[in-house]
Amino acid sequence: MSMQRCAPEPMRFEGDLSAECALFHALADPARLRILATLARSSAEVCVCDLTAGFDLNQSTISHHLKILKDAALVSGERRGTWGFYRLAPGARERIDGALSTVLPLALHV
Amino acid sequence: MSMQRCAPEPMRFEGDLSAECALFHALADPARLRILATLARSSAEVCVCDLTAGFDLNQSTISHHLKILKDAALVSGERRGTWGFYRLAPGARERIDGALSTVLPLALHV
DNA sequence: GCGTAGCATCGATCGATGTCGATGCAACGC
DNA sequence: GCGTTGCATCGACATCGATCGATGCTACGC
Repeated sequence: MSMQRCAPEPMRFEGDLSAECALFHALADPARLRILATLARSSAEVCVCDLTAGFDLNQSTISHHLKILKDAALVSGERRGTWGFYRLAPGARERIDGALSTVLPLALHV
Repeated sequence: MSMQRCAPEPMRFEGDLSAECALFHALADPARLRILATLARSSAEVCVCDLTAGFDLNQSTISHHLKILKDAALVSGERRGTWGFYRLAPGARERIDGALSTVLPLALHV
């Protein structure tokens, strides 16, 4: 007889989750979450100078976080003249929902 | 006349997002995402020995990540005899969805 | 053209954390 | 009781990343 196991054979997940990990990583910072929450609640685009003034962080730090959010395609930025404007990227919420569904499918073991 | 502004006054988000940040932080690691994806696709609890065997990571590293996931209340663990068993925590998906809705409300600027 | 303002980028620092080996601890079998 | 097995914990190390000051760059006003 075969050796007794501790549990039924598990099914390993073999897929690639690097894209989902990158998304969650962009969300795993308090400053970036506050920026996102601010952008999501603004009816229009937000100027970088207002973000810099509203957060207790250096201007370069805000710019750094904005770049990370932009690279993650969670926000979109535009330069007009001297000022920079950012807004929530269209479909940002849907992309995160999709990543979450990849990791934790809603259709559970039926 | 008042000094011209770059944009309409933004509304800063003043809420506390530390809980949401902690959740996303627990998700921002490839090993933890794979563990979660494996648990989510298993019809029953999964033994730690199977996780250790299935991932190219040291046993202590797997145990470390399981503790982080457990502290984040994303998984629940139980020790029975020599073996340890983990499963996806009930309501894990709903908690993440709730955190996401806190940051990015579905009811956008109407 | 020149100075200034607003934002991005660079370099450096330092705390956070993923990883591993070693050790500790509890349960099981002999 | 003793050795073994499975998992957690500890200590150490290396890397990553958040933060800041300094600098660069572009646009604007004079």
